[in-house]
Amino acid sequence: MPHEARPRPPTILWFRRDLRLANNLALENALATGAPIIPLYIREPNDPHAGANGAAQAWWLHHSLTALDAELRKRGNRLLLLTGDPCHLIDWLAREVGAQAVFWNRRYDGEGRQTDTEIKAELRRAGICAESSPGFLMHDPAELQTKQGKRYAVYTPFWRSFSASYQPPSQIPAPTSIPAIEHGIESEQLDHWRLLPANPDWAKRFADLWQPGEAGAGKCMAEFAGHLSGYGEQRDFPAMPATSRLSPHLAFGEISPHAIWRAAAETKSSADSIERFRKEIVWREFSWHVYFHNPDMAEANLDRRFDRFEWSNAPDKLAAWQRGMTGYPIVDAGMRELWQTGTMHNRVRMIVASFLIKDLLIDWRDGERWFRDTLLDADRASNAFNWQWVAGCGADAAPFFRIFNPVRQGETFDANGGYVRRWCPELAKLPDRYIHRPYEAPKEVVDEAGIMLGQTYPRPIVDHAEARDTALAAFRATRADRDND
DNA sequence: TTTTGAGTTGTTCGA
DNA sequence: GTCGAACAACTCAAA
Repeated sequence: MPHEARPRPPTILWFRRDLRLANNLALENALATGAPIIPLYIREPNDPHAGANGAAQAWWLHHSLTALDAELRKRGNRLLLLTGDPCHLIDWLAREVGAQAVFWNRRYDGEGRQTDTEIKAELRRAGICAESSPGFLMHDPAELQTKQGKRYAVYTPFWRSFSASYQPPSQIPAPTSIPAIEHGIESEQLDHWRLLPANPDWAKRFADLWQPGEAGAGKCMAEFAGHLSGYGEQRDFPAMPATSRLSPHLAFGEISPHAIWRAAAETKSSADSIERFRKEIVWREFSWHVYFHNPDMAEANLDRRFDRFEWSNAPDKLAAWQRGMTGYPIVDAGMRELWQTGTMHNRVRMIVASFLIKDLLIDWRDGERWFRDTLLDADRASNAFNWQWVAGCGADAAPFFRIFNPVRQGETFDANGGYVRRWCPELAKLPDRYIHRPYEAPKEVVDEAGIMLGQTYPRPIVDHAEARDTALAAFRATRADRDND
């Protein structure tokens, strides 16, 4: 048979956390082969979230895959959904469709890297081209090193080094068409993956607040560009809409971090706002840098001296924290915002994390797990990194005596209680003076506000001043232990 | 190899 | 109300 008569062997494009068509190097490389492309998403067996980090993110993933499929269809292609062990599945699929090449964008968690290395070796043994590309991060964790050739462990030198050497790559627009092939493999139905909650549908507010997918990410970036000028001054105030809200999009790779970096400068905002925002984006890079070198970061204290710390076993208090019923309004508002919207303002994340760890003395891993399950922007590196940072056992971590006072934080960053009133409506009628400490309000003020302390709103589950002293002693003691080694 | 300067986000106390 | 110091050393990264 003459060569020309045969259909061109297809190329497999394996999507993971890079659910976009613009600035997607794996896609670019796949297109460059000139072959038809089979876009693939794999759900691993026994993974109820199909690669999402938790239940909230599974909701996002469902909609993001739907959006990606729609964009592929506009370009004459469609997404193939399959379940199986990626190594076997890709091998099988490549044989089945006669694929000559497989492309993907790199991931940086330990398990994922190991899998990818195995698959690459397996494919190459079978004579199939396998190529991975960067694009999830702006830096290569294996490449960016200190002058002594070591990994970075402190943010500021990391930032200096990164920003001094960084050159944003040129933009790659989304292709207008993506050649397809009739391969005869039937896609699974996304609905059958059951990524959306039912009974009860706790995600029903999500759709009003978020638009998963690349188009939604673009809109989000454009909207943020319009008010980035206020970022530097307003970002710490949770009642203000000053943050970018890009994090869930970034977590799924619906927008390239390079594109965000570039777009920030194009806003013509003050240099201060641009730099402060970029520094936040680079914290994500730093988290992945540290995670890359410490693949067990979500389970193990980076500072092993904390292994001896005796965390408190307090399921009732943990539950009160999770439900936003601690009796400290700023903490409760944050936990309820998280539950209802799948996100929480950055400053409030620090306040609630400090409260769990330092006021309740509950293991940071319990907080990490809860955030991972409930945050739409759950990111294995950022989440574990920041929980360890608050606990004091992480990289470049907060000192143990840095304990947030939930009342003081509330009064400083939510002075007129706008944030608390939004998420704890039962407190809405309290005057500003008591909005962050209803338990100190005179009886007539509480009555006037229609609150029954202990019934319609809880009394504080711990006394902060006492809890602070206990925490200081406990953390000091572990440090003293160490000296006796 | 040794030295040196520096380090995301806080709170409290006393002047 | 505002300010500086204390909190605790410790380790990182560069020179």
